[in-house]
Amino acid sequence: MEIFYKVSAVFTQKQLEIMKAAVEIFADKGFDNASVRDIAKAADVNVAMISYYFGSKEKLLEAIFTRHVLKIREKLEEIVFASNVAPVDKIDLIIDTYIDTIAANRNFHLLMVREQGVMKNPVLYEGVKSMKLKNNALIKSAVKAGVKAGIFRKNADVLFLALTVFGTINQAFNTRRFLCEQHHIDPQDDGEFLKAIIPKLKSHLKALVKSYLLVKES
Amino acid sequence: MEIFYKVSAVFTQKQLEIMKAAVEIFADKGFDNASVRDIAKAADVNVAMISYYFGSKEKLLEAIFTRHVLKIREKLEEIVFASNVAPVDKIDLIIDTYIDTIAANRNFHLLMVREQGVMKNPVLYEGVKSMKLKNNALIKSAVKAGVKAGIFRKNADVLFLALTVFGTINQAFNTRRFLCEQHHIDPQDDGEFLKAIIPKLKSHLKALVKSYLLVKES
DNA sequence: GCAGAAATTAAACAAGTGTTTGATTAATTA
DNA sequence: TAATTAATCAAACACTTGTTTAATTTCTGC
Repeated sequence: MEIFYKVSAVFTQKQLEIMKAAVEIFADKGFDNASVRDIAKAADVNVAMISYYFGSKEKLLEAIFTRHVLKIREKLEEIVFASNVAPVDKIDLIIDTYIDTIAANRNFHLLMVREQGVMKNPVLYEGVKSMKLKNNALIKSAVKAGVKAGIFRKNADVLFLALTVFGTINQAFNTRRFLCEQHHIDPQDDGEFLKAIIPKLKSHLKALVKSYLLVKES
Repeated sequence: MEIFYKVSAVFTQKQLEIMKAAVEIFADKGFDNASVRDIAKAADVNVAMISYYFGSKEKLLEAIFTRHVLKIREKLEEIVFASNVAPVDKIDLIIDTYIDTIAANRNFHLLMVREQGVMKNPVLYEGVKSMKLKNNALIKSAVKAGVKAGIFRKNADVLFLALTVFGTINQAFNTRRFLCEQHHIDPQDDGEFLKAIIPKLKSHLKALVKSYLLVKES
């Protein structure tokens, strides 16, 4: 049984501008350490506009989560409808889509990873949970198809496999500075980071997951 | 060339008590959202004692990092001195030691994972970095031994393999609540979580890493 | 038991927080 | 164009924050 987080969420242009500035500052400083005055300045609006448009700083965060969870879930739907691909290619497709989607929303993702450990707000928690359930279901169906085709191992722990996929991706984005240093890349240069790390991350994860899933022929 | 974070760090009993209370509250609420009054109350001391003993809230955090980084690095040294074990068993040993050490320091670890994405304090960053370098060197030497013995693949990307190992472990502890729900465990029950999740996490990670490293015999 | 140091305390401090107010301007509608 | 609604603003609000002060208690060495 699936849980849908929020059916619709319509935002005005101004709200979207504030949300865009906010997600950047939240990702940079963390939610608690980012002041509404910081956000207002970055979005070039008066401080009062945040309460005016969203009700509170907390509700602004909720709005950001609502929007991104919906956006990302939509993106994931594409995978579901890619039906007639071989199980091995589906694994590749899933990993590519995940990494590209997370890279495209990396500020939000950073914020989410950071906050999920201490999340007490039920709106945020349920939003993230719905995403995770979707992710797990997606990976499970791909693994099942491979098992049915007789090429994937039967005893794979899908829940922990998902843990590894997202854990690896999260770790890559969360320890970006360290990763850049090890690759002699300027941590500030966003384009350079994506160009150098993303392909490596993709091929590593694909090789790892497939060497785990594919049954050994002796 | 190795970088040592701090040579010595001696703390009084009172300081240790405050640090113990602080690490729990930091892990629960996050550093920014935890007030010195919260910590003082939990440690059953006056608020002023935090400044008196540590200088500031920030320096208290530094003290916590210093202490734990040293503690964990000591634990990792044990692996280095376990020389005459087979490469495959060394991988198992590394994974077991990592998970046990992180589980034993899970509050600190939660705090570290949460803060590392937005870390600007050089003392904290360098501490974490020294740990990561140690970890990577450890995994690298284990993989190299396996390659030399002709049982591990030559083209393994050790940096990304380490990313996966720690990413998976971090994800397990950071999404503890979700993981507990999926396993029908009470998230509050610490003992139950460790008993149910840790063994699964260990065996999953071992199976995963080894199926990746071991060369396929066709 | 007394002098000096260390530890502890309640209170005060200045700075920053999220939010609200009430007035002013801009946009929309009739 | 006049009336009504929406948007914007600077200022004020109440509150919490980390830190310091200055007085007091507790401990320590002689």
